[in-house]
Amino acid sequence: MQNYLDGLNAQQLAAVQHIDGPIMIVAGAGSGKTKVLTTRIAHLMKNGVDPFNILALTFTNKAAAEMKERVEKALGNTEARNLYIGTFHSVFARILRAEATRLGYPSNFTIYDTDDAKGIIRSIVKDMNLDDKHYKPAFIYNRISAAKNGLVDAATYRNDTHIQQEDARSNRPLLADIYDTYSKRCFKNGAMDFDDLLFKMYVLLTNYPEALAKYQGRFRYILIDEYQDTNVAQYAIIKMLGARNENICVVGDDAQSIYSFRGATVQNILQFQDDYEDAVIIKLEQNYRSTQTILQVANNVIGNNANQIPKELWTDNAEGEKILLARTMTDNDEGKFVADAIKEQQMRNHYANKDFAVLYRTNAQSRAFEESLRRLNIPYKLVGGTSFYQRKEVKDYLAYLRIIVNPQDEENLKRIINYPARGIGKTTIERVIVRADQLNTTFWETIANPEIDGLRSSHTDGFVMMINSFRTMLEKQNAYDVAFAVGKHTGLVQELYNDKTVEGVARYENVQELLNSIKEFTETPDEEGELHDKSLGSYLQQITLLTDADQDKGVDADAVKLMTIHAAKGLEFPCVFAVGLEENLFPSSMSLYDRADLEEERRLFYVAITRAKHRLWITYSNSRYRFGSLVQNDPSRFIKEVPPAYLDTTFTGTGNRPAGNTSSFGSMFNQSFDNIPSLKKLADKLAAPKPAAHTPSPDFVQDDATAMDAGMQVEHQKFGFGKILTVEGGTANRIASIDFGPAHGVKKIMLNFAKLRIVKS
DNA sequence: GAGCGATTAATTTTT
DNA sequence: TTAATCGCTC
Repeated sequence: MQNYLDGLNAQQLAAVQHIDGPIMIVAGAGSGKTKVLTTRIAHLMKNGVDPFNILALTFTNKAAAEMKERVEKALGNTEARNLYIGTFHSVFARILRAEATRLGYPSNFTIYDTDDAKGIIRSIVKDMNLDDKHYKPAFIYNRISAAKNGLVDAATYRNDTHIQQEDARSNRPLLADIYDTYSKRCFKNGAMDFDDLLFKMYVLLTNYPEALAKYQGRFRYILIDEYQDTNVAQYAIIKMLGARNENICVVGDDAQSIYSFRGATVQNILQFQDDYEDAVIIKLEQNYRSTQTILQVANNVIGNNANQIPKELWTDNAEGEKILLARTMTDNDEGKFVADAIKEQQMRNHYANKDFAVLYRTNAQSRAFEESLRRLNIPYKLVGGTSFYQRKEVKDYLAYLRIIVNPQDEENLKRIINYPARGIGKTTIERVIVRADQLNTTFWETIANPEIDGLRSSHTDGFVMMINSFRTMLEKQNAYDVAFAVGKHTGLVQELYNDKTVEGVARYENVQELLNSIKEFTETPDEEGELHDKSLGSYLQQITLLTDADQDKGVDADAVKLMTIHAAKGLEFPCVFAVGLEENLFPSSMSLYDRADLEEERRLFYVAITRAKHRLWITYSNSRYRFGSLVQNDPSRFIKEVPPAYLDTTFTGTGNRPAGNTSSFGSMFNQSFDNIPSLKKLADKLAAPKPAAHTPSPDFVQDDATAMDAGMQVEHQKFGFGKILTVEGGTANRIASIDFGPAHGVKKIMLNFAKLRIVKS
């Protein structure tokens, strides 16, 4: 085996070989950060540190998995399995599970995701007879989340004059009450939300010195990835855990801090030296990823931000291609431009599908790219977005599993007590809640305890018996066996199976997929030296902390990746498209009036740029659909921050140029595609109308679809002038055949969706 | 209590 | 445009 220290530059080597004492590694984009971290862990172990004493914290499960894999590789053995590597949330969840009883929680506590939490807040707001348009659940959730991440509990929140003034100013004086009720409700339900996993960990270490001592003794070497994204709670926890030995190694890049909306504070990285006076600071400034051009552009862009640790990234790599800037007319054109460009690059430079990434600001932007990629038969993979675990049918199923493990959990209990329908309606549920409150007990106790009378019925008794029968399975049977029984005996699977609509079939498949994943869980050997706990409780504990990005099914597949820039952090691709560079979108309209917010958007742009190894495209569109109506945006201010010398502006033509049809390769593909009639039909269905050389009249206004009829002359935004031949279909779904002349021929247009102007009726 | 149609609200980013 | 909630009817 090659020496694991080979191939490190001087700074990297210094960082790796530093063993004891605090160290901060300021690692610019593409400077080999993960390599340093993993090599450092290997080095610690080679120097006699017990892997059992090493804790490495990351932000994503993916990063944790990668780190573990690379350490194993560097070591060439399986010693790494005793390492404690994981996300903040999953590591703390595991510790809290072991220590739960100290804090009064069941060890099988439920973890609420954001939707669960918002649901509870919504019901509290309702109970308090407040207007949920003013007391918006999402807003309140963020407020509570921010409080917890700042280590402010409900009581402190109420007594903090500054916070109270703020809430009074926004006319939401009852937020403190809501926070208080919310916390109590979660506690009563035996549940923690994401922020509790940090907050309660802090409480545990603060209030229970023996717990603190135990984990300080265990974690003698602590490594933190993406330190710039830590919040106050994480900071405090790390500080406490590391206080005994101060063997803390943090790695981060202030220029890539993009999570302040979630409470992260760059302050943590900026003040590391103040916290640890003898801290060693090492800067990694050589970039191994990108071309000179890409790096210069990135440096220039980030230079517009005021607050940062001074550093200058440089590279030995080739100068590379210019950055390609492209302007299109619509969002669909943008999608098409990108798909065409990918096809063209594949032909010219033999890139594989997986060499491309399309990075956007918001998930909602993915659609146009999906359509155009599908149209050109380019495989793609959507990373992130609505999580599998957020789908209704999956949540329903999981709700059953959760209350079996933790029947205290009222929210999940209410969710499925009458699904599938079993005659326990709103009225019954209301009564039970009232009764439970009177008796100061839980919902479950109220229906399950035979001593409590007057509310139970054959319906509730049947339900309780069923749940209890599952509960008896918990000890002896693994997660899959229980889950399977649930699907069978609740009628859940049958219910979905009976639904033969397209959506119904998809739901059924999703539930099958869920069962498969549970099965996979029970059959995968445990890592990290943990006991072989294949129980349902163990499964549920980790499932909430997983996101789609972590499922990594097909992540390695040869497909173009579509994702938000946030999701792309830490990744790299030979070819990157940074799309939607428009004011109000990127930078987001939410961030335009605050300097700090704007700088965060700029860092986000910096992250997008620095994902690229060889080639980078920046695209923007004149107009795009939002809420189904067309909006116009100016080009993003960030575009002006790219020095013109590095830009290829061939595709930004002014005015009328049909921006979508930009490459000869692109149109060639369309033609060959169109020659296959069956495929063309499919493509027409899937894709938006192709852009063509028609420029809409300056006074183009979309006319009311119901006014259209046969014989009229109309103008289409893309196809130009035409004559309506026939109109078929009912009022809701009228389809017109319109002759657009030799250039486009006869098109069938759905009047509901088409943008048509009546020229002559 | 269940099912259907109508109204409305939402789009920033995620563990 | 879509998803989710509301309210009405059976």
